[in-house]
Amino acid sequence: MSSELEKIYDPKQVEVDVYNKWNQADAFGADPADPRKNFCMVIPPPNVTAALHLGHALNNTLQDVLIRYKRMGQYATLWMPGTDHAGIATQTVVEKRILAEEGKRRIDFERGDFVARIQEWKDEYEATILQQLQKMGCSCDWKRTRFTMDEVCAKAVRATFFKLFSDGLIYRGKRLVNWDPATQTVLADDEVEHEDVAGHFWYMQYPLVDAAELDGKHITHVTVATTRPETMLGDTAVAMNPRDPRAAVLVGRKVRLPIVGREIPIIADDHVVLPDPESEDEKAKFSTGFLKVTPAHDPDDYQIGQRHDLPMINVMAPDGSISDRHGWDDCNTPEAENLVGMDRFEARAAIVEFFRSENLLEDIREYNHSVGHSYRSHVPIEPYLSDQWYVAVKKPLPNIPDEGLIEGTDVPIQSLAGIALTPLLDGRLKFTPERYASNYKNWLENLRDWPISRQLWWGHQIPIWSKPGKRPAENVDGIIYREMETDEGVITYACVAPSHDKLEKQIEADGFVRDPDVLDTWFSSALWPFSTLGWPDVTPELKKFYPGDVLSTAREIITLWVSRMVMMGQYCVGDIPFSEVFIHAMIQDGQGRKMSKSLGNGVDPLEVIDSHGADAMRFTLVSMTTQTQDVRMPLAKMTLPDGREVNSSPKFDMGRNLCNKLWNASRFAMMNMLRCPSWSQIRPTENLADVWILSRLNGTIRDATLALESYRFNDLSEKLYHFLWDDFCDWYLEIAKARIADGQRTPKAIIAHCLDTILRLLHPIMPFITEAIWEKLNEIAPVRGPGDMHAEELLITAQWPMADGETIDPPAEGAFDMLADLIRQIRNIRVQHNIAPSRKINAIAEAIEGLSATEILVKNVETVKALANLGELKISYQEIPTPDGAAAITVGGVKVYLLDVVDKQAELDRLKKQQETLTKGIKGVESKLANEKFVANAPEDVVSRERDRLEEMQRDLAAIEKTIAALS
RNA sequence: GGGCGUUUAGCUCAGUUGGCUAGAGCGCUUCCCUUACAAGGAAGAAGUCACAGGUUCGAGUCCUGUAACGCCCACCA
Repeated sequence: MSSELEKIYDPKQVEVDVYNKWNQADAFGADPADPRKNFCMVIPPPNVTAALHLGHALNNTLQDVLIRYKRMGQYATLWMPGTDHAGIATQTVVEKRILAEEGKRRIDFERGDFVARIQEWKDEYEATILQQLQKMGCSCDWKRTRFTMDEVCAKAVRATFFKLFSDGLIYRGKRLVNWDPATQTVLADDEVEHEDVAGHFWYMQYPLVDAAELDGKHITHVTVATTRPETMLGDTAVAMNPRDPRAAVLVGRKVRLPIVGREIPIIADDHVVLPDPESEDEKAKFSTGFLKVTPAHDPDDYQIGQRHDLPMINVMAPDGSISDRHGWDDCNTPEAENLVGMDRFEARAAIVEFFRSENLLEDIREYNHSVGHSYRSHVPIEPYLSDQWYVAVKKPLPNIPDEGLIEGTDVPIQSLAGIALTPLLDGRLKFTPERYASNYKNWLENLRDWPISRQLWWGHQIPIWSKPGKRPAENVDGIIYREMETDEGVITYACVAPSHDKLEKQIEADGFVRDPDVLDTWFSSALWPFSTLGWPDVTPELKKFYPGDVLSTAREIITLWVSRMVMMGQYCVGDIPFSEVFIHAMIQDGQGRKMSKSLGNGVDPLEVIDSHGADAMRFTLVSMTTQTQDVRMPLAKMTLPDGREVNSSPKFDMGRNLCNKLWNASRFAMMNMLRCPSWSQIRPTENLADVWILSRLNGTIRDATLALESYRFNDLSEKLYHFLWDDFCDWYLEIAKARIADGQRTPKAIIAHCLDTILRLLHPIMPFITEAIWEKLNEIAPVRGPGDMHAEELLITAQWPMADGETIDPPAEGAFDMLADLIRQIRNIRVQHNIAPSRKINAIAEAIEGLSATEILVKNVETVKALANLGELKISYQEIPTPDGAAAITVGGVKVYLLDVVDKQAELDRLKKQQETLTKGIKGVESKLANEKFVANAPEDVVSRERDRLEEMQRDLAAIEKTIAALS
């Protein structure tokens, strides 16, 4: 590489070179033997379903900013990378693709072959994802890359499952799943599409077994309203609200279920909506006050069934037809037998017809409601009862003294839910922004047992084997047996510990069959913070880097993922996996819609990197990270140099422009590094611009560090942007140009030092460009700061700067602001009076002895001359008559006349406008100060600031009015 | 239904314990290819801080209510 920077910043080559350089230096590598304080983050493992989108780019940029900041803060850092197998989601995308491309369904494959096909997909996308992360500049320790289904993670899954099983926290229970009768598969909730359907409410009468007297009326039946008459075959109760006036008489009685003849109780349950024909509430409007309860075919009814210990009668076969072979054992009447084998919709019609013919159909009303449909077959899904494995989350942990309940909840302190909740309550776990803590808390407080089995092929197969009959008599190390009473009699379940392949073979030879189901994908992600470190083995990594520090993620998985990581970290390792959770905003498109493939409004990070560069993308993303929950990214089509038309956003221009600015400022700086003095040779300097820029520099270090520590990312980017662009480039470098031309060497050293610090401060956000410039700067000015030390070779591991409070100088900043104000006003006059930019004009200042403005001006005549393009700037301590053709400026009580600018009218207009503004301002402040209560109640510094302001405005106004008088 | 967020310049957004003469980037207007940068420089214009009340010496900021938009969760006999 040459030692001069190219004229235009080209991210492409720089990004590749710099990334290679970091890799060669193993700059991302984490060393468990590193004695320094540790800082660890785990990446939220992206799903291997698809390539990364802009939301990933955002989250991973933020994590990279944090890890780079900590790395420069000289922590022993680890950022653990990896991907998630994402059970249902991945299996579904692969199934879809195979169906579309080959017309084959999953059941056309052997399990192993199908899993191999998913594995291929996973390999492809995992590679893509990791490459994307690297292109973005992520500084993960890649050699530690994990996958939630790799051997290391699988061992942790097995160990956790075994521990839970041993502790009696895993049990077999019934659960209603979303069943697709057409494809005969289970669907996840998000695979169910809700469609509005024009349906009916059928009002059906159920005769009372014994007639009742109610308000003097003879009652022979109750009327239930239902949208699904066919499920009545499985009814096991009729429920009514206990507050219903009729409840006192009717609850406890029985009705005889038509068709089936089953006697079922009338029970009281709060869930039932009281009837109210006038109500806005649809349910109340249609309700009769009596609800048929079918626990096996409706989620709500299932809950009611649980509460009242009702039998669950499944009346359907997996294909959705009426069946007496799946749990319905009182199908004895001819009417009922007649229905067996009918499709559920045929049965609906037949049942309605039966009620009609028996005069039991009281009414039919039209009703539009939403019905869940399978996203695959588009038929209505059937809530279907099945056996599943559960984790008991509120059961007290065994072998631990009972500590009671968490206050105000039914959560035992020593339960899985409890140990996830306590760290939040005692302050060990913190959310930023804080409001998200309540999400976490509410969810855990109302947590229900966690169903962990999934009827899928892609995932961790459940390590349980079963066999009908009683358990073997003798205990075997590595196996836990448990007998359970089921519909089919006693079954023995055996859970096998990890790394006992022999045992597995043995029990299989003995007739035990492994459960075909796999674990919920969140089961393995819950272990991510420690499975990746080798747990259950006590590895050096686990000892050094667990517990970790920060988790950065999106709000939608606070419950599913974050809470479970805390729960499992506490349960398995005995500590929380991180102490801070940062929740970032969701990126939406310009219309506030979620970015998605189907809407075609997604932005591909790699395309942004192609068009703007990775640093530019990162800077823009960081600057958009405010504490709000959504952030909009207006989209624009863009054509890349290679002709691709891609989605992009003008927002990225900001980042790109800043890169360019930094690049060029660095070029300029380095062009002027010849004979650059060392730091000790130039300090202290008394030049106002020097003092000012060093004050601003240190203020910026302080602000940037604070912003990082408090996750105020937009603040961080804004402060750095402002310092680099406005303070350093627009002001300091412009002033330095003239001074350097004048032979001064001090600005060179200050430029070198500022650039050094700017690179350090910007590095976490824009790692590539800063590292590239750093290399050049090291060649040209290796010594450039306090202590006259050689700068570190690599920026990525260089020291994060410390703010020097002594250098922060508010009076100097005030003085400089005044000077800048004067310069701006002169430039303004030049524009308003149409003075050619090249024309130098002369000026004379009417200074007043003792005024601070006078002193500032006198000391900085050369600066003003250079930046305002003045020929001469004379200082007069005597009052001077307003010169003919002059324009006047007043700043801090000092009047400056710009000579021979002629245009009298323009000058009068300008002055009158200023007069107006000042008069208004003075009036405002005067009335404020005239208010006794203000003077009495406001803090002293606020009052005195107002007084100073008034005085200054009055002085300036007087001067302006004098000039106006002289001109007119 | 429960929880939460947003509403500030034409657009996208800042504005941390009330002190604001309300800021930034883009866009807009005028001038400038000045030897770091036209992806640039200089100077500007642009806002009843959604609405209505209240607290306060003082409200974009705190409280109450209203409206619109949006997100998450649950549910829909």
